[in-house]
Amino acid sequence: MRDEKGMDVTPPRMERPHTGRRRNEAARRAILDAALRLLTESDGTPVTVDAIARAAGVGKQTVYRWWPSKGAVLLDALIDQAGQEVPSPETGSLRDDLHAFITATFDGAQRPPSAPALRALVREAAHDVHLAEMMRAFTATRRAALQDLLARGRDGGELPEDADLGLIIDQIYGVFWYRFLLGHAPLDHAAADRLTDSVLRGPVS
Amino acid sequence: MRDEKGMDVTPPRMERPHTGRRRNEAARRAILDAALRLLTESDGTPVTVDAIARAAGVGKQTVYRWWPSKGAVLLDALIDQAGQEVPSPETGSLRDDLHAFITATFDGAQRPPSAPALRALVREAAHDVHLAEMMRAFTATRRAALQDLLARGRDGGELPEDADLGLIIDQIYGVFWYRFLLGHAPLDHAAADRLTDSVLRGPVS
DNA sequence: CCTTGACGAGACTAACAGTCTCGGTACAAA
DNA sequence: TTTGTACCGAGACTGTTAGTCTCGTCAAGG
Repeated sequence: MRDEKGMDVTPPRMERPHTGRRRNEAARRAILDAALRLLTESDGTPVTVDAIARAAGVGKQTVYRWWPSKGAVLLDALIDQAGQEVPSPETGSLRDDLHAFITATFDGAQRPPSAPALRALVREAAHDVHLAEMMRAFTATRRAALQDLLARGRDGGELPEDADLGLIIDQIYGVFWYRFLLGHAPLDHAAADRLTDSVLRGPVS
Repeated sequence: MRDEKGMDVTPPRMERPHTGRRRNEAARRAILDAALRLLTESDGTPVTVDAIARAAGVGKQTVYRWWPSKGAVLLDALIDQAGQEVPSPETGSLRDDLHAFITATFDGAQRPPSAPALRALVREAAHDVHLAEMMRAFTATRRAALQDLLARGRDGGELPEDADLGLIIDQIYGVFWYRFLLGHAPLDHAAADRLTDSVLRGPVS
């Protein structure tokens, strides 16, 4: 059994309320806070579970009792901090909705402490199948939101009937991740403006 | 001193030709071949240096005598196999040149044994600063080639004078890497067609 | 034939993920 | 109050891997 974040929240047993000591909420918070701090301060070297446990003043087993892997802790810490959803706006204009979506995406990833933590998380995901799958699921929900937004615009006649929405989505998230991970070009508001116009109208300025 | 691949080719000493036993060319080939084979057959688990050395019938120190890190061996093996350059075509039509470039890029990464090896290499680069820098340098040359192609088209009046070439490049390589690494959508010729038209003329079909 | 440096083999160190165990502690039911 | 259960911090332990070091050997030249 897993909650909306993919975390394990299976109760110890069905049909028996609970016996014994309860989960220490302070320890949970300390672990998430320590994980986020280490993720944020990571200078490229991987964040270790020992370091998280030590920084949280917690035994390593307490981490593994509540999370299935290191990646799960890191992802949970980042989601916890992100405050969740970027709302999908509905202004009635495809151009405005899309521009708001792209700007929010760029801003959300750009502002500290998200940026270094997210980069560190991607590095971890490269070697952690478990974490990679969780991130794939998380990003799929964002792609779906963008798909809805574009489909509304197409139905409203602001995009050709046979427009390739999947390609537009991949152009937007492709540019985002490519620039975010390589860091060779900015993800500022000017870039969001130009990307919005480019995917809707081509390279005309 | 490094050659065009970033490999260490520093001679042992200046001003002294060479004494002692020479480098075993057969061992070099065996290492590169073994590395490529393991990279190709990798099922997601990382390729280890011990495995490369064992498969090549070579001591591990022989690997580290000629390459600075595991990542360097893997990158060298892939470059060695790629046969190098995708030529930049010049048909006189921006659309045709760009389409050829994109198709060649998609095909080059797609056909085995490149695809699994390249994906494994990206995974390694996530934890290997040395390798990440080499890959950045390698991809920068491809971006530069694409930039030249687009600049020619712009100078020929096939793109607006103030078109954002950097954004077009990032849309192309962004879509490529995003789809290549996530694998949620194909990188076939149809996709190349649509991407070419999309970056040049917007979502009209 | 002697010096130099590459070679195969493999021991060794240092990290790190994840498991296991221990003595102790909170909580609730009996 | 007693007793059983599950969580707690601590840290030992296993297994894997990158990279280093050392050994005895082998080839190329002076």
